[in-house]
Amino acid sequence: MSSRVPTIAEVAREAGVSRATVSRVMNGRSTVDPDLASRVREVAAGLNYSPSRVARGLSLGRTQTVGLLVPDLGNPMFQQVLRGANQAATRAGYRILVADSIEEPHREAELAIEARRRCDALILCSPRMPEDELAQVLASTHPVVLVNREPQGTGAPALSVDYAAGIRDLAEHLIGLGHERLLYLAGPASSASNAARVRSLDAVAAQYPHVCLTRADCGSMIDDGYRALDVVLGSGTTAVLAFNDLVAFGLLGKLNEAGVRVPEDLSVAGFDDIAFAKYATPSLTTMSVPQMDLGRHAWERLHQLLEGEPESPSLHLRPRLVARSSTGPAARRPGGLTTDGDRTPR
Amino acid sequence: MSSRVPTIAEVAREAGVSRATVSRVMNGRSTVDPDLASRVREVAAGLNYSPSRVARGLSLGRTQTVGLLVPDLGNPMFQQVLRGANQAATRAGYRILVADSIEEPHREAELAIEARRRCDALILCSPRMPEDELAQVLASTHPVVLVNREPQGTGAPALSVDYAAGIRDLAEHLIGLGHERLLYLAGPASSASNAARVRSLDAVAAQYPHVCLTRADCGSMIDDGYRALDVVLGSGTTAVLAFNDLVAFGLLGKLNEAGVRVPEDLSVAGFDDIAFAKYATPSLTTMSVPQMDLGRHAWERLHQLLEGEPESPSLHLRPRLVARSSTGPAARRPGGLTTDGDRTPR
DNA sequence: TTGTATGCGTTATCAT
DNA sequence: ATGATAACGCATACAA
Repeated sequence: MSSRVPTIAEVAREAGVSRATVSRVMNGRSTVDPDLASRVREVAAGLNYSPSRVARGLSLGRTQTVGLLVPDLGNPMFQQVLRGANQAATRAGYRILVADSIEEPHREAELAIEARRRCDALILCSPRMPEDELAQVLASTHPVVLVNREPQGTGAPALSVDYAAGIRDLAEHLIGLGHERLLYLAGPASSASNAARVRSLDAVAAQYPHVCLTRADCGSMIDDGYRALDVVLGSGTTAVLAFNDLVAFGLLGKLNEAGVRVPEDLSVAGFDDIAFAKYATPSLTTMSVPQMDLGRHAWERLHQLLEGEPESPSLHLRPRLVARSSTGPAARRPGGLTTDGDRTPR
Repeated sequence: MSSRVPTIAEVAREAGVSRATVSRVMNGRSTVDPDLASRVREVAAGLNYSPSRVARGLSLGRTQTVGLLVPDLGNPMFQQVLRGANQAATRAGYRILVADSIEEPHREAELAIEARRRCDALILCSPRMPEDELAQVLASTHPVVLVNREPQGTGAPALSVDYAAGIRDLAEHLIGLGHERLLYLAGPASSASNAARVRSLDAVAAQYPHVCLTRADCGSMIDDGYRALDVVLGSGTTAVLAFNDLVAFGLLGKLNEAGVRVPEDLSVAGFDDIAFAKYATPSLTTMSVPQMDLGRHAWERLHQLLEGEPESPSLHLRPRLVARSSTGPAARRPGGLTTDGDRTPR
């Protein structure tokens, strides 16, 4: 039942030529007699022949496949990066093999290396593994491009979102609205972009002595935001910067349920500008990160490497503030919601 | 610079054995002397050797890779199916190659066939291509499992969501709440699951003579729902069943902006129960579809085929009603919002 | 322009 | 238990 797949040899025999000629025809080599070529093409079509990708891969030393490692396929950020990279790669005749470490950093190295064995190159997206491990992986998987992580001096092309500038812009947006007590809901400790944001916010705090900028560990998922209500209300802040839109979204949902008005009582901002942000209630102020572009650029960098082109410098995409309805002027009452007493958690 | 990858021959030479022995050791064949085996393993480790996946694929006739075709990687439904399938496949040592037809049905056949050339098997998820084309693809890509599409009598394993039962349950939930004028915001015409819903709703309409069930073309994206406001308000219905949560979500966002109260003025229900549904405002009533399970089951079916196990019957997953806050009792006022006059669009 | 012969890296068959 | 050798299906250097 398993339908036999014709080989180049069968086409050659049926067409009365050598396998080399068939190969030349299939690869569009112009050095072959037009009549012969068309006959070969006919036979090939009749047999429904197409060259084996695997055999071709072995012979040529390249598979036209690239691997993409992400920390979590459930995260819209990485989904979009995959989507963008896949579209660009497809246009170039490449396919993408996915590797999802499901937020287990200790699996990343093995996943990456194994994936590289099947592919011509790798895209490492927001790898969470420690620096020394990453350096080793980079050394043994070349060519590889990094997304949202520094190349540890390995010279691997890296492109990243300038989270530091982004979170600063966002904080200043809030400060400009009169907020003086801000809370940052931090993402996973292993996230490099989270670290960048924390550092940047420290700088902002130093620059604006009159604003109090606190931080609380939270996470990167919707539910982390949903569960952060008590921490948020207990913090006595008037504005919160969530690690990402997911967290902001979860928080918004819980806030709406609890009857806390946004932005009148509390301003909420996200990060990433995922598709849902615009349709949240209220529509979510966030920093727009061109996620699909990130994937597309990652592919293009990789393609350059595969084509032996000279390396181009790192690319830093700067997020853009998208001010919507979830942020507004700070409430007059200093100290935020905690002075309400009845809304204080517990 | 491109770090040389050691071959089995080098390991064999350095260990002073034949390639066959190295191969046996690497594959854990027990027929090899323990001392020799450990020496080979040492040399292999020292050289950082691991068998070439490509060469192995050619020799064995299998690549331990499966392809997954989806209509749109931007759609949470397919993202989750990919995620579920990938996790299951990874556990079994397989990898997934993605193919995204970006909602261009005419590309599906080629994408599927090309992907199959690189893989051992295929998962076709909600293919939009016409029946005859699908039949041809199925015939030439075996083994393949279908998700949310009938196997055209080809005997390919199929698993699907019972959208007919699901939409019926949802409609009856609404009818049970007293709604007598329902609107279905239809998805893409090429979607088989949309067709199933339409048929099922026709049956429901026949069964409940006192309810008026209308339909409007809409789409499958958030923005399609967002733009459906006029159609919805103009329809004079008290409850709308969206093609999926995305559409419901977009509609909800616009409804909130327009000041239409949900569910007091209008009930809105989605389909799929994506992660965001629970956190919508108001939280979205929807039919829960176990999307990751769908992907996992698809992989398991495929794995059975790959292992030569007997085919198991088609699996139909029945969605489960998740009644949240976006649906409620029908407004007293018959005819819905249009009687308001001032809210009538245009 | 076309064919012959060889290599790609591995596994499997068949000796020994 | 181990080794020589022939596939696997294709591309290419070289010869004709």
